[in-house]
Amino acid sequence: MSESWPHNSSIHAFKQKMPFNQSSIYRALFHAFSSRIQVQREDAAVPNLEKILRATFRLSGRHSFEAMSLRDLSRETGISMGGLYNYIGSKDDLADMIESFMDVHMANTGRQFVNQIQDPRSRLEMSIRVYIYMGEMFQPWYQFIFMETRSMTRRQKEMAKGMEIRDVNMFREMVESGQQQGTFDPLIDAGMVGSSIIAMIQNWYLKNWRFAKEGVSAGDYADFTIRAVTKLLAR
Amino acid sequence: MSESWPHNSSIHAFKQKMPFNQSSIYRALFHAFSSRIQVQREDAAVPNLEKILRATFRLSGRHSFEAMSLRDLSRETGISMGGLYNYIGSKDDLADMIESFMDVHMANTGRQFVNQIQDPRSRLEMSIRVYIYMGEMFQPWYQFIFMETRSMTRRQKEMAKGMEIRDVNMFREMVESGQQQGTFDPLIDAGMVGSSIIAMIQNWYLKNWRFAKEGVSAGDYADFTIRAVTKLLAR
DNA sequence: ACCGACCGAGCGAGCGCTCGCTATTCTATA
DNA sequence: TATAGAATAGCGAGCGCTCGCTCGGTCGGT
Repeated sequence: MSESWPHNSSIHAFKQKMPFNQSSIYRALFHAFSSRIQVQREDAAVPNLEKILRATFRLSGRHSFEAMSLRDLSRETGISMGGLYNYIGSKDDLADMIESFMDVHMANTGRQFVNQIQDPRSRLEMSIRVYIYMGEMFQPWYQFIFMETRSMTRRQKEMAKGMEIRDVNMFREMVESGQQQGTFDPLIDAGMVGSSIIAMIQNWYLKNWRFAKEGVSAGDYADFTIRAVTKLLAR
Repeated sequence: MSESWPHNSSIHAFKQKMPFNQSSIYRALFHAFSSRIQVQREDAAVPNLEKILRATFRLSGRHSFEAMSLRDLSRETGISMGGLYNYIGSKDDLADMIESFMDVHMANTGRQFVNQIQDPRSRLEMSIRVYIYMGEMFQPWYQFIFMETRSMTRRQKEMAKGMEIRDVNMFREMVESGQQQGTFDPLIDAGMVGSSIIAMIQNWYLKNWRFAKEGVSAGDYADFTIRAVTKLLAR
């Protein structure tokens, strides 16, 4: 267990290498949006942002973002209506912060884990694992994007679709490069494989209630998914 | 093309065997809920129910069911506020009609297509195809259940979870019976396979915008999914 | 004494839903 | 077959309420 990622492929080892975790992400969020946020004192802003976002995920998960009123959010955070508006420009703006942060920071972070790996098979397998582990760590964030963006403005919907298309294409290209190299079966449709991998990753963070009930961990799920993709692509 | 389902496995052949289709389903819906619906004349009720449900799917898809107001629905259907309330008891009741109908009628219909088949492999493959084709035919219904039930009452949420668990278990049992018979690899976790098949089926009706853009048909998608599952379960 | 952070009553708009009413269709009798 | 009366279907302004959001004011640290 003293080995480190990527040789140790556990989620514990993975978390050591992440630039931020479930707690420190709120500090990163504050710096990313400090120009939009009226409160400038970091020691006041970061704990309140954490309260606001955690409550947003909790209340959105219970019903939906649209069904969550700012009075609910005020009650849940202990911050007054006026206080909330020192952190957000509008209710839409709160959703936009979540989505934009994921779009810029999360996507790049995931890619950095694999962009120095050359071998297509290792690259593909590690990408699947990294995406599942990120889905585990930031489950409320990913679920929020999946479930809520479609109710939002056209711009926000397009952003979410763009993220998904980028991810599907990333996996498609990995499959194609493995096919060109002769490692993978060239008769399999690489686009369909990419799409299916995304479906499996989304399945992890959307159906966590079912996996928790059956005692399946993120590591188990990653192992299974990698195995299924490997068998599918075997020559 | 003169062959019929199941020897002809096209969605066209499948539709011939379905007890109702995208249009006639509203008549079935009317009879299923005629005790709750105040309007008793079928020739008046069925077209209005069709208008109401089609508009509900359209408006819910554009934003969400919660974001859809009954004034929106009134405008979209051309039926007045009072008129709508001759068909539904409340806004919640409208969602409940959709969910309850799917729970009872759709699930049984799907099962009837395969319950006389003995061979585990054929049974599994045909089930996957039937579920994908049903997802294609009734895409708005399935998408509605997936996206909207979580915002509803506890009862409605539990109903949706129950439907999903039943489906996962159905596929799990098919895999297990193939493993006991020696057809499938006994080392693969049957529950995980069931869960993944459901994820693939849901992926079809949730991401139809992406498949339409790439020209992938329901038949193509079923072929791919069956092939992936076959490879995964091969000894 | 000042200033940035926080508070919460109050605004107009829009919500789900109701109810007194009209319009349409069916039924019974001539 | 024509028509009066009953029954059913459809209408929409208005009710009580909650929504997102504002703004004049309070508070505590420097």
